Amino acid sequence: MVTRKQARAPMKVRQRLSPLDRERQIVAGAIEFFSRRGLDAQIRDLAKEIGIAHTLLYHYFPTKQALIDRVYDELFVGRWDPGWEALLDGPLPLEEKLCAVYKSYLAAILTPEWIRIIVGSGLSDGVIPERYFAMMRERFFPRIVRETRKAFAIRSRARPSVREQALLMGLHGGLIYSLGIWPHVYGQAIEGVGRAESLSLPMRDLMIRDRVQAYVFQAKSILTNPTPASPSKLKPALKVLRKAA
Amino acid sequence: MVTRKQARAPMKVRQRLSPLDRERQIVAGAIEFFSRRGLDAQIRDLAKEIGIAHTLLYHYFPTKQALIDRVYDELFVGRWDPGWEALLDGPLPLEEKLCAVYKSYLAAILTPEWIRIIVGSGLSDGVIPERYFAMMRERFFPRIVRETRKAFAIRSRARPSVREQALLMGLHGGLIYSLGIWPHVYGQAIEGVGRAESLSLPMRDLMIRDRVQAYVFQAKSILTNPTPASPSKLKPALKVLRKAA
DNA sequence: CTTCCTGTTGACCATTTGCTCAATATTGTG
DNA sequence: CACAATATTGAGCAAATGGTCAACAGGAAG
Repeated sequence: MVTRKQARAPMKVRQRLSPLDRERQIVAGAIEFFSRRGLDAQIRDLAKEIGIAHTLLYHYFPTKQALIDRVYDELFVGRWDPGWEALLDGPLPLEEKLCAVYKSYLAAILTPEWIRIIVGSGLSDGVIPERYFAMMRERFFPRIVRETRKAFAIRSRARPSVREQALLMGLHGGLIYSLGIWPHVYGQAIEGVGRAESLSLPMRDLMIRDRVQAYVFQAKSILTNPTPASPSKLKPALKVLRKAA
Repeated sequence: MVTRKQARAPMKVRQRLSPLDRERQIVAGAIEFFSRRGLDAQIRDLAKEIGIAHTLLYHYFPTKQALIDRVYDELFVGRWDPGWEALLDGPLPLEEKLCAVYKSYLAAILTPEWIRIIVGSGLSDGVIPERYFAMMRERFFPRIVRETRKAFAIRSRARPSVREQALLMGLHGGLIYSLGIWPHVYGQAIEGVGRAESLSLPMRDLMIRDRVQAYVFQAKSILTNPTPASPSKLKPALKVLRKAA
């Protein structure tokens, strides 16, 4: 029996790209793929999704780790915007400043790829969050603490107190959890909005404003009265607020 | 040449346990192991850590998935406390009620195992968060929304608005992120506190109080004035607050 | 002490996975 | 058109992995 070529096999055309284009295609594919399947997923599956032989990946990246490193650079270094620091250093009043910064910051990072990859790395070797939050601790958080103190005429240059850090984490975490982890890690929706979809832009802006206002509200209370909040303290404040509204 | 037994091999003693004890040992080991290495980790490594042959695992659990299911029951079903619902349904004033519930709730779930396993599952097949948050959506969140409305004399039984949900996520997310994800997923510390360690209990309670107060503060503003917060709205309120303090 | 029950194990299997390498096909250039 | 340069691929390897199975051994009963 003579073996014969399949007459009309799906004919995969071998397309030859310039090294630059191919590399870009691979990196883009890797970001999407690893974010969906985790950094432990098989290089062979990635190749299949891109539509190339898995060996070609090794032509462009010597090891799987090298490819992952490249993904890190693209996603975490590449999306960092020095404008955030400039905004924080700038002249806006505190509330406006924080709203503007978080609006821009969240617009840059609130994608399934960004969120899922940093969380995934945190669960495995932790290299990515380690490097990333070193950057945040150096360039981002201290500026917020400084500007917050400035807004309430606190002159201290001391390292942030535990309470100040907790306050900041409340702002930062509330936003990242609701807008990033809730949809992109847990796959949960805000009801009334499509699942795994983001909040509409105006809604997101509103939420940023809400959280920033809550932050400023508490910052005042903490910075101007460093004793622990007691259960009873809020009541009169609220009563006053109700009248003011 | 005569093959001979190693004269003094590390002599692993084969210990024979009752099926119940062995199963308990396996489940406990699996929780610790999977939380550290992820649900994709090898069953053989788990067995090695427990100190048994990997085949013994298959004697107690027919498949790896069966073991994982058991871990879910132990961790997520087993730690659910009906007392939370009772507390929310009870007579305390809103702020006290929320503080008490979150104090108890967080005490139950803020362990590396709980946090890392639910997040890890979210990144892979998502089965665990899917099931878990169905429970939260049914038993936990609606009660908070209801009690919050009640506190401000809102009689509506309508489904929570997007804004109400976002508000709730701000509270919930701020706490889970700061106290759970930040240390146990990202491995980051609150400075002044040991890395990967939790905040001291009084500090955690204080943070719960802070976040709950911020939530109540905003709930009032949102529920009694449903138009979007404008940038300028907070300023006078703050001024009044400052005077009141 | 012997015997049986069953908890426990090592050897084994098929598949998967990161990675290598010689062979092949495509494209630009003389 | 021919040919060199190189982008691309399939076959293959060693180690790892989920799972099976017959054989082994600890301990209670006789």
